[in-house]
Order: sequence, then C-alpha cells, then structure tokens
Amino acid sequence: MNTDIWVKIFKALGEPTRLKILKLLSVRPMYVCELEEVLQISQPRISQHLRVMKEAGLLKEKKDAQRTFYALRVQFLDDHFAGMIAYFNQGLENLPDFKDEYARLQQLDTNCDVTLCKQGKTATVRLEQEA
Amino acid sequence: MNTDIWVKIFKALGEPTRLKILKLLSVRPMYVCELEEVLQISQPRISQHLRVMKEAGLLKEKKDAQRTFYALRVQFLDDHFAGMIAYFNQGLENLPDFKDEYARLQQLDTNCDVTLCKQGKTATVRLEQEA
DNA sequence: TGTTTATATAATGATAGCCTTATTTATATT
DNA sequence: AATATAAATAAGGCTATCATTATATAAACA
Repeated sequence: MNTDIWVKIFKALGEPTRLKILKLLSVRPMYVCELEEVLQISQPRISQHLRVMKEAGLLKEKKDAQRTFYALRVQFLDDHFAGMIAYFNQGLENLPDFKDEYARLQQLDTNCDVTLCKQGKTATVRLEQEA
Repeated sequence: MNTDIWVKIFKALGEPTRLKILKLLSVRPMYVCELEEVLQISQPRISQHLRVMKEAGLLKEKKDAQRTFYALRVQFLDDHFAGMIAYFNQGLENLPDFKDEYARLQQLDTNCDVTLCKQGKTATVRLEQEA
C-alpha cells in the first residue's frame, strides 16, 4: 500500500493540460510533434507535462529515430485504481501507516473523556442519536 | 463532461495529508477536533485541508453546536469516477472540448505531408509497421 | 458574564508548479 | 559538412499551495 505513488498519480492528473494530453493518448500513441500539432501547444510545455506523467507511471515512451512516441500505460492505471479501492475498503488496523492513528481512534471510541477532544461524544455517537 | 471538476478532485486527492484525512473519514464521519486528536496535526491545517476537499465535492459538513463533523460523499466519488471512465472510452468526435483537436488529428491521420509535423508517418503507422 | 472549547479565517513565509524563452543533444537530410 | 527537424533540459518569472502563527467567531459552561 504505497500511498506516495497515488499522490504522484493524482498530482499528475490534477492539471487541465495533462488531462487533455492523456485523453489524446487514449486515442492512440503519439509523437511529441503530433501532440504539438494537434494541441497547438509549445513543444517544451508538452515535453514537461509528458515527463510528469511518465514519472508518475502513467505513460511509457519509446524512441523512434529522433522522435519519441508516448503511450498510455493502461494496465498501470487499472492496477492502481483497483489498489486504491481495496485500500479504502480496508480497516485501519491492517494499515501500518495508521498504526498510531488507529490506537488513538480506539481511545476516542471507547473513552471520550480522557482524550484531548474535551466534549464527550464522538461524531459516530452523534449520528446514531440522530437516527 | 466537465473536466474542470475532475482537475479539482485530483488536485484535492494529490496531497498526502488530505489522503490521510480522507482515509480516516472513510472509517466514519469525524469532528475536526477528533481528526486533530487522531492525526496529531494542527487545527488550522486540518480545517484548511477539509475546505479544499469540501470545495472539490468530496466531503459534506454538518454543524453540531460549536463542532462540525465531516463525512465522505461516497456517491459523488462513485459518480465522477464512473464519468471519467466513460469519458476516456469515448471518441474525440463526441467531445466538444476537442472539436479543433479532432479536426487536426484527422488531418494528421489522412495526410501527414501537409501538416506541421514534417516527418511523414504518424505514431500509429510506425506501430503498425513494428507489428 | 467571563472563560473555555471548537472551528474558521487571515496573514506570512517558504516551496512547488507552470509557462516562456533559450539552449543542448541527437538524428536526418541536402 | 552544413542545415533542418525532434525532443529534452535549463533558466527565469509568476502564481499557487502548504504550514505556521495569530486572530475572529460562536457556542458551551462555570
């Protein structure tokens, strides 16, 4: 469960120009010069966005003489989104990253009074009372 | 097909602290003070991250006296991820945002010579020759 | 009513991200 | 060999983002 890579993936996706490039590459692999022509965007700008997405694992590149073409790594995306869904369906107790948080949350749920959250009831209790 | 909202969603997700808050809120709704206690992170920092995620539509908030609890908007996430998948499975010709790009791509695919991409073959052709 | 608790907001400084222009590297072409 | 094309990288300026500190608002409580 490496959430760092997800941060990188989401960062790479959270930019309009990159989303547009990604959509084009979902149609077919393209040379940088093709993207330049189709999108009417400067070459360095495209190259830099491609680098970000490549470093996030979203793309693969291949040299072809003096040109380079870029293609989507579909499987990579599928795998990581599946991983994310699994992660969010998993209990905190199984996640090493949340070791301390899990312990403190247990404290909150069992014994509100001794926590730094001075006003007794947890949000869970509050919701139950509503229903 | 509003890609702007996706950019906002991905931006909101592309930050380690926010991913962590989100994971906690996937366990149960929480008060800000609970998140503060569990994560051991300063209150303003948490509030600000919550605002970003709320503005992206990921969270809903509810006042409870002087406290506020935040909860995941699961349906919102489901809907938008479904929308994204549909979007990426759709041809450019159906996407108004890609009107011009579609036309230029057609040009490339049918008549390489007259484009600004001086070296004839497209990446598609190159790939076909490989196979 | 004065104090504590909970949260939001504002202001500041530091860092990261994006775009442009310029340069570099490498391959093709003449 | 000289020039043209393709792409990456570097340098710069500008804006956005993040964390901290301080302040504001509002409800609870003593």
